[in-house]
Amino acid sequence: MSARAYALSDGNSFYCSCERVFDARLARVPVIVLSNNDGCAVARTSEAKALGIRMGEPYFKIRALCRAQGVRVYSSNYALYGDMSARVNAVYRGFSPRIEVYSIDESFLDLSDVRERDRVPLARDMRETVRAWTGIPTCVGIGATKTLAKLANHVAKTVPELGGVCDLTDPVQYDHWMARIAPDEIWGVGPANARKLEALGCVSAADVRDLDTRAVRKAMTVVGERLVQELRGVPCLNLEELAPTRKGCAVTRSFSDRVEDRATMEQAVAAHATRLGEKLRREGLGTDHVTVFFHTSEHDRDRPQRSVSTVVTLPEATNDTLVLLKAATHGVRKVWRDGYRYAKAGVVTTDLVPLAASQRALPGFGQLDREHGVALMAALDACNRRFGRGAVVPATAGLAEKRDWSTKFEMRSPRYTTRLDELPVVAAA
DNA sequence: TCTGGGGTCCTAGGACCC
DNA sequence: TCTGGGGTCCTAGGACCC
Repeated sequence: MSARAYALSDGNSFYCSCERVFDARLARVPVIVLSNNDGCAVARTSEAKALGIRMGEPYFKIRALCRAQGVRVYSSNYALYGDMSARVNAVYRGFSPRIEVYSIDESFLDLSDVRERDRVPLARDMRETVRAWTGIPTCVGIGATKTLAKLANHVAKTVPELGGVCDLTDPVQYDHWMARIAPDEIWGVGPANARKLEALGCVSAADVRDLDTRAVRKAMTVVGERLVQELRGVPCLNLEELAPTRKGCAVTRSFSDRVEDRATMEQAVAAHATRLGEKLRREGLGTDHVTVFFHTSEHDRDRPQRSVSTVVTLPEATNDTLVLLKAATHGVRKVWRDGYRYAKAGVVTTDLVPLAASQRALPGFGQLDREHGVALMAALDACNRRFGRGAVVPATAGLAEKRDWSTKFEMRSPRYTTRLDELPVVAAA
């Protein structure tokens, strides 16, 4: 029985790489992808990073730079990125049957059964296969724990001489890099914990690893203690092959233009509630209460600020769009006040339950017509799957009307892989 | 003009119970 | 001098992740 080994593989500048797969002109030029509403830069190629564009930088601040330097700018195309992510994971599964899909561009693989000397060759083979079959460049980090695999991945990404693979289960590599990685590069160390570690005298990951267990627990609770153990090679985090059922679900959006009237706010919140229903139904979950919130923007200096949220309780758990929508718009009416420029709104649920096993209300005490509702929602979902999201919407709350508040996606590329009418066209001479 | 969205986990403190 | 103790549940807030 050998010690554990995990690999963390991730796509380099993943969203940008997805765009590059379908447009050869993007090779070797700076590319960035923006967040919702074309707000901030959330993915940058190395060429864009070299121009000084930082992660999360608001686009309006760098627009002039982008124009001057010929940066190619894209809105987020989640349909494309989600589909490319599934393809990349399909390749990973061929290299290790035990995999945890950690995020849209990162997966952990269990390599415990792979001999030590075979791990790096396997990682190199996997990189080349993913590149050949999907077009996505990746980096692979290997370590005795998930935290060490993350750290190895960071090294693989930042040290070009390693060729995209770093193995910290190799004791020589482990000693070399642990002494050279700053504490704030460790997975789970954010700005607050970085300050605490600095106060404890840590300048490297090795220093963090060698901290006294009680001291780190005192300063950073069990989270810090777990982190130190993981750095020592003692696994505290398991591979989560099956995604645990989610506990909450939210749909929140900033408005493209500020909202000042109740009708528009109701329309926006109704749209969010509709989306929430879709998400819950896809996972068979339901909720018996919906929180509605909306607030102004702190960037609107010299304007009155307001932030409200209200919980609307339902008689029993549901994921029926019509019920959620009615509850959400009721919430808006309950706490609406004129005279503010609202910047963002959302609907949030917590305490989700599997709908099929949930407690029913008594007949006559608010019990919903579930049989009818389930059939109706199934028909609605089927239509929207076939004809595109929003093809069929409830006629209430103005959902079919023009939306002035909608999120901006002004530079979105075609949904090459998920929409027949947006397939790339190839011309042969 | 323009500043993302969606999660998880942990702790502290208050309310409440017997 | 002495003024119960121990438990659960809930919420808000902080921190972190991608």
